[in-house]
Amino acid sequence: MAQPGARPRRKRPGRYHHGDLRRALLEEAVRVIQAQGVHMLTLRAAGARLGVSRTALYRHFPDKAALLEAVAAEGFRMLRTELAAAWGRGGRAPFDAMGFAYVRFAVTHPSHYRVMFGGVLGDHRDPDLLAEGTGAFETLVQAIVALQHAGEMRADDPLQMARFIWSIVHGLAMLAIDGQIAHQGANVDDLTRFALDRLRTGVGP
Amino acid sequence: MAQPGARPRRKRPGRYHHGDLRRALLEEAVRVIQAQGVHMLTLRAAGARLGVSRTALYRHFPDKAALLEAVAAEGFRMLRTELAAAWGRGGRAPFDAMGFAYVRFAVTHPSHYRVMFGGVLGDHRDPDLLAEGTGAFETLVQAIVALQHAGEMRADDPLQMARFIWSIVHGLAMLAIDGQIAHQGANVDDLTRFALDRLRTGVGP
DNA sequence: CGCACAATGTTGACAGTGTCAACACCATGG
DNA sequence: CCATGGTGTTGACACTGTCAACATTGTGCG
Repeated sequence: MAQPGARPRRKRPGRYHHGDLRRALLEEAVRVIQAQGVHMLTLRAAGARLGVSRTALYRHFPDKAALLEAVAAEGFRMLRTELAAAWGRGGRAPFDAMGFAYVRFAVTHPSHYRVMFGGVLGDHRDPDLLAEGTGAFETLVQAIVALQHAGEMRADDPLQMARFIWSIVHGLAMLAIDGQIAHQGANVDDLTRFALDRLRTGVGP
Repeated sequence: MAQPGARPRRKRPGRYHHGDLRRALLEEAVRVIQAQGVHMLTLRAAGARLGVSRTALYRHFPDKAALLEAVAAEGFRMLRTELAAAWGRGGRAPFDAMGFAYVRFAVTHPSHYRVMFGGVLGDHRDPDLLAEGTGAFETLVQAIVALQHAGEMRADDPLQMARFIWSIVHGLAMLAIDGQIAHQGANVDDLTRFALDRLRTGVGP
C-alpha cells in the first residue's frame, strides 16, 4: 500500500525504459486520488512524476478509463483476499472479523474503494472487473452459508442475506470515506461494533 | 423532476436574456448527469443546449463546482422533505415508510444522490450544503427518538442508532444506483423490505 | 554472434475543457 | 431620460486526453 510520503519510482535519468511502468502508474494513480481526488488525476502530471512522458501510459492501458478499471480490479482482488483472511483467523467470531475487515479495507484504501464503487467507471464494465467483483461477493455468501449450517444465523435466502449485509458494510464504508462519520465526531470502529451487534439482535425493543 | 424526454428551456431566439437561467442550468445539469454521468457534464454543451453561450453560467454560479454543490443542496432539501412526508403519512409503520422513501428517492433521483454522496464535491463543502445535509439527518434522528419514546425501538444512543440505520439505507441506495443489485437479478423494493424486516428482528437464529 | 521485430517511450498536433478579462445589451429606479 | 448594475457574449489562455509518426531498446531466431 502507498504510504503518504511514498516517492514515485522515477525512471533512471539515462535509461530509456522505465522498468515497471504499469505498476508505477497504478501506484501513482492511487496516490493522487487519495491526496486530491479522482478528478485531479491527470495523465500528464502522472507521467511527469514518474519521469516519463505524457503518452507513455498508452503502451500499458488503452486509455485513462482502463487505468481506473485496473485500480478497481486490484481493489476487488485485495478486498477478497482480506475478507477471506479475516474469516480464516476470525477465531470465535469470524463474521464480525469479516465485517471489520471490510470497513477497514475501505478506510485504509479509500482510493481503491472510491474507484470501485464511486460511479467513476462508466456504465461499461469489462468482464474481468465484473468477475473480480462477484468473486468478492461470493466470499461473503459462502461465509453466510457456513454460519447458517452451524445454526448461528437465520436460514433465509443466503443471497438476499448477503445483499443486506453488504449494504450495511458498504454504507458504513462509504460514509466513513466521505468523512460524514468523522464530521459528526463519531468513531468508525465504534460504529462498526455497534452495527454488528444490532445486526445480530435487531433494533426492536 | 426531469422526465427522460424533457426539453430544456431554451432562450427565445430574439431575446437577449433567458429569464430563469439559474433554474434551467440546474435542470440541464441533472438531465446530463442522469443520461451520461457526472464526468460528461460540460458547461459549454449545457449552455448550448439552453441556447446560451458558454460563460453565461458564471453570472449565476462562481464556477462548475458551485453548480454541482447547488444540485447537492437541492437534493438534500428534497430528501428531507420526502422523509418527513413519509413519516407523516406512514400510518401504522411510519419508520418503514421512511426507509422506503429514502431508497426510492435515491433510485428516482440518482443524479442528485450521486452528487450528494459520490465524492464528486471536493473536500471543501460550503456551510449551506453542510447545513442541508445535517438537516436531512436530523429528520431521521427525530423519528428514532419518537419510536424510542413509544417503546417500539431499543433505547440505545439515538445518534449511533441513526448512523447505523443511515448506513443501511445509504448502502442500499448506492448499490441500487450503481446497478449492482439489478445486475444480480434482484429487486430493489424486495431487498428494502427484507432489510427493514431483518433490521427489526436481527439476523441471529 | 547479428539482425529483424516487437515492445516501449517520445514528440507534434488537435479538438475540447474551465475560466478570466473586456465588452454588449437590457431592465429599472432616480 | 439617463446612469447603474445585472445579465449574456466574445476572445484568449493554459490545460486535458488522445492519435499518428517517429525513436529507442530489448529479445528471439538464423
